Amino acid sequence: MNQSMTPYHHGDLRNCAIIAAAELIESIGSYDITIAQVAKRVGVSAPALYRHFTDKDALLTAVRELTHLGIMDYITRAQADIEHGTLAHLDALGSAYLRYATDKKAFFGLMWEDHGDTESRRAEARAKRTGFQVLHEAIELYLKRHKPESAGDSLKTATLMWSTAHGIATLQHNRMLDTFDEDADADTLLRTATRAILRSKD
Amino acid sequence: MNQSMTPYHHGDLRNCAIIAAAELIESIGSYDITIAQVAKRVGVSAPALYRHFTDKDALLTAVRELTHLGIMDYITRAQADIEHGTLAHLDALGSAYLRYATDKKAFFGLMWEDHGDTESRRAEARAKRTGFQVLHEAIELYLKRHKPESAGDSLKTATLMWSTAHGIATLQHNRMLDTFDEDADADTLLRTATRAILRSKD
DNA sequence: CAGATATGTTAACGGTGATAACATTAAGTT
DNA sequence: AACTTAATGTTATCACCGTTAACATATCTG
Repeated sequence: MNQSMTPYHHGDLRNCAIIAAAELIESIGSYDITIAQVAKRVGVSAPALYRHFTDKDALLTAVRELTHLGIMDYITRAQADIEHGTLAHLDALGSAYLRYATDKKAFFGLMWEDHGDTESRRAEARAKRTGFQVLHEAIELYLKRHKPESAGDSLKTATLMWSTAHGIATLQHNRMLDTFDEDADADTLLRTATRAILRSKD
Repeated sequence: MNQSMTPYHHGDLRNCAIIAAAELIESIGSYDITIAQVAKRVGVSAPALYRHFTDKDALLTAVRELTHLGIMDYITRAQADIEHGTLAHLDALGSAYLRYATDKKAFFGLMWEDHGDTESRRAEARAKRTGFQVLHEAIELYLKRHKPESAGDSLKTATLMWSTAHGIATLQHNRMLDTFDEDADADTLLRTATRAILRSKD
């Protein structure tokens, strides 16, 4: 190695680029970043990144995997001290989803942005243990305990609760949720919806 | 006017540019369009558009107003032959929303894209008669007829139903809705949610 | 030690949003 | 009708972007 302090080869450029991109996204609050910005942050020339990512989308896709870890972290933390399968558990899961959407605004947006790679994203979502699966299991438990006769609907119920949480989160993300009702509160709305959906089987 | 068939001044460039942009968006199925593409379509140089729009966002904002007209058209058509304030009416409104999201995919995406101009968008949404207001009135009517004691919650209920419809529409828009439940159907989910929300006041 | 391979570099290309400087037409004033 | 002015086009140009090509250097393998 020469007198230069930075070696010619970076050593872990791929991972560092992903992290740098994520940091950049977080710091500017938007996933509208630039290859050059990421390269500069890592201290490398822009084309160097193309040795590790086929294009910009591939880099953003890698960052998106981090966002899934991030939301799972929120979820794991939220249900840490709560008995699973209770109504409080479902509230905590929904609340974590909403909180991630507002806390990590740019990541939440990136997460669901349509990058055309829908198939790979769907496959990935199914393969890993995702937030949805946690929700599904919680609902399954709840229904078995409180409404055994409709436990078979747990998948549909989970999809519906996900949709509702996602809608509330998305509208709040776009600052549209309180457009018509100034007092609209994301958490309150979701709790109302959760109870309505769970009670609808009576 | 010379022998040239096209006059130097266009005459209605602003409106034509908006329409051209909308057509372009529809034809390529994405709102990721270019000033140059729009200009070419209208038969004008790219910088000419900057006489009528401060920047690209301003043009897209103008197109977004068209999308609001478009969804109102879907809604108006959907409720034409239906008695207002009935459950069927609410189903029709929700269905129209979902149909617009899938029929006019690119417009639906543009409609809710965060362009930073949130304040103007909120103000605009409140000023005009929007889909939300139609929904709100329908719910108000329904509640007065079927549950007069909870008619005061009509605004909250409307916000919640909007959120749910929006969540389902958005997930379907990203092709994520049937990721976990292959048989998930947007309309069915929304009808289930609608009934759950309306019954929750019993 | 000698390729071969992996991973960096700078140079360059086409396309993008946007501005500047200039040209032409339309509108208003007398 | 003629002159002035404002509106609305044009081409030339800029900085920046994603990406590729051509080349340089470090590491790996036999």
